[in-house]
Amino acid sequence: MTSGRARRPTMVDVARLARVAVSTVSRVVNADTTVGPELAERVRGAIEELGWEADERARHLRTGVSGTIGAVVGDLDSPFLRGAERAARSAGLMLLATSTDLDAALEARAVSSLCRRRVDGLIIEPGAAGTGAYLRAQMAHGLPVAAIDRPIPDTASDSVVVDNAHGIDLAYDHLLGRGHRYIAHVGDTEVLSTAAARADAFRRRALETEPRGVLARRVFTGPVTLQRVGRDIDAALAVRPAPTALVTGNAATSTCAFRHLGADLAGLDLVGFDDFELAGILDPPRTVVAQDFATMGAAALEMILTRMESPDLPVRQRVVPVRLVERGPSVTVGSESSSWTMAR
Amino acid sequence: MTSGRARRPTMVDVARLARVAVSTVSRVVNADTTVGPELAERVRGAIEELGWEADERARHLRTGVSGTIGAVVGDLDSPFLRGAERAARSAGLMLLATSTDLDAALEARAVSSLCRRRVDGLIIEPGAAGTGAYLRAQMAHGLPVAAIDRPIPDTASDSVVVDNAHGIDLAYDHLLGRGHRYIAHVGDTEVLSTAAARADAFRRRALETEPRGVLARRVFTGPVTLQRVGRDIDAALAVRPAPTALVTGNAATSTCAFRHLGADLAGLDLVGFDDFELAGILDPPRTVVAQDFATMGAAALEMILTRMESPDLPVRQRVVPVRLVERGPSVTVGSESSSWTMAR
DNA sequence: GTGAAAGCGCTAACAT
DNA sequence: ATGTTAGCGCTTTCAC
Repeated sequence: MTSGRARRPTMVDVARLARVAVSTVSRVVNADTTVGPELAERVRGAIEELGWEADERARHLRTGVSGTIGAVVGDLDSPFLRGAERAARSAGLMLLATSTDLDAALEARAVSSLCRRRVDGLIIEPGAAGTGAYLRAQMAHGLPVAAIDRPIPDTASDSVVVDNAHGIDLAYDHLLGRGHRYIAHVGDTEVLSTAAARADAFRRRALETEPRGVLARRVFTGPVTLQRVGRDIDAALAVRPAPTALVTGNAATSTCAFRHLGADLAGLDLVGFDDFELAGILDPPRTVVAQDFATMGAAALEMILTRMESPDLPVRQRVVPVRLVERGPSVTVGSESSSWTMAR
Repeated sequence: MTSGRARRPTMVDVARLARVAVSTVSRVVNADTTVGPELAERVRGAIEELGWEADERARHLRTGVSGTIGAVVGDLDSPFLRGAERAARSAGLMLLATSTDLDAALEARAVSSLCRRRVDGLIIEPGAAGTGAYLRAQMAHGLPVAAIDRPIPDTASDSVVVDNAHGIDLAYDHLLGRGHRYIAHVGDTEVLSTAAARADAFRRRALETEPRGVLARRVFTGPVTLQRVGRDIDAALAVRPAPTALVTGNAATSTCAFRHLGADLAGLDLVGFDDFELAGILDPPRTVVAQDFATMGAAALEMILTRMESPDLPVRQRVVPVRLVERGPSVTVGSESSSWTMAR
């Protein structure tokens, strides 16, 4: 038991101990069948004895890959990452995730960092400004890129998105079904194409029953801060005829609504994009439009894998369906029990 | 504008175009001051013209680092990652995060993957079983390891933890102050040392006023599933004298409690470990013991950096304070407005 | 079936 | 101040 800082053994050490050439060691660890059984055993013994583990940096450099998929997301708690990581792992890849706060400068730096590490593919949740030109250059070098949640502005890459318009339709129809006549929408900044699509879909529905002139006072979008969302909710409620229900554009917006008005939303009905953990226990329980984040993450990774082996495929867009998770007095409590699993 | 899959330029290409030696290119990109201004300019021009970007794999192989810190966490949404990533970025490092579901086999695989990539350091949120022996071998090779949230079983590594006992004291005292006499505890499985520490601290407090015999019916721990937590809450409430308040061991347990009993917890008072986004809007608003996750993540990374330059420092443990976030009818609403910022 | 040797794209001596 | 050269630890021809 030598203590202190021992040099890590290399393949050469293994070869020497096993009295074979390094190429033989390499063949053994790569399961090359042409190695004789006795040598293979000697090599395995030496590996065991030295506790040798391959240096992936060297392997990657030599083979021209990195065994890594880069993920560029707004925040490390981005729900897409779980599915992507799982899919990456089953493909023998690791996920190198970096967050950008959806800031253009950080995003550019993050993408460049990942490219310098020669990631084998890139999943990107694009911010508003976009890293378009640079990314296109990388794609020309053969980098598979999959946008997630929304396409990369001005860039033709694979992408996985949800059916935003359908989600709004589900929410809108649900509220109509509950008898609401005047409904308002509060969403994220329309610089994000997702938010824009949702707001637009809402406007289209509102026009079915309301005059065009009132639209600007039914739809409020902007950066999601408690202050701005609160102000816009107040503004929406001040409009006559007053809205009796709200459609929120994403989880963060819903949260702001609750924090601004309280858990009961002062009696307002609300259906939001994105499920949240306590939606079922609020009074009343809240119906939501749920995205399948796990599937989206996995789909993004799958698109990258596909493009790795078929680089010349036409650009694909995968639309993952959303679904309405109905909750409320009229719905049996049991129906929601599978929609959330406990993390730790 | 050549299209198709162009080979990425290398440093040799840059050198050739600039009519200098590769070492000169290397010096320029590494800001070596000894390069003459005219050559430096030629090199920069060539880099620009070719759109060359260094291959970090090669650089890392040569310099013996990886520019990467591994993070092994139970789930990718682990709140520690944000702080750790931020700190890593300002140190010029990237964070390679892998999730384990706190499963021993996955944890072992994850750690080994990261070691084969020769990460410069490892942050690990240890599962129950522990990867002790293997990790000790890696540490002998000089790998800086920082455990986060709880120490690695049987392994003397740096660690950053919270003051679990003090957190329980804060919760307990708060409830005593509100007039509660009988209080129960529901927590995570005591295989996790954090959960064990919290349960033990609770037992110590309960013993101040209750007979030892009743302890087993005041403290319930186990895996956090809605079913088990629900069952244990029911069991706790069936004990006479009946508890009028609950201390929950972590966010997941609190969530289960709400989902089992409803938002009002059937009138029960509750203080939980970990803040959660809607704690303030529930009726009544819920007081919590908040951990400073960002600080913990940053502290773990800082311990690694410290050990990188002073490998022989004695093992350190950093205890990050917890704080009671009081919420309730008697507290002005404004006081909580800074405790949650909106993500996205 | 096995070994010797040439790289992968960089950095760091060591020359000059 | 600049160039030449020997690696980092692997994989992969190419010989035998």
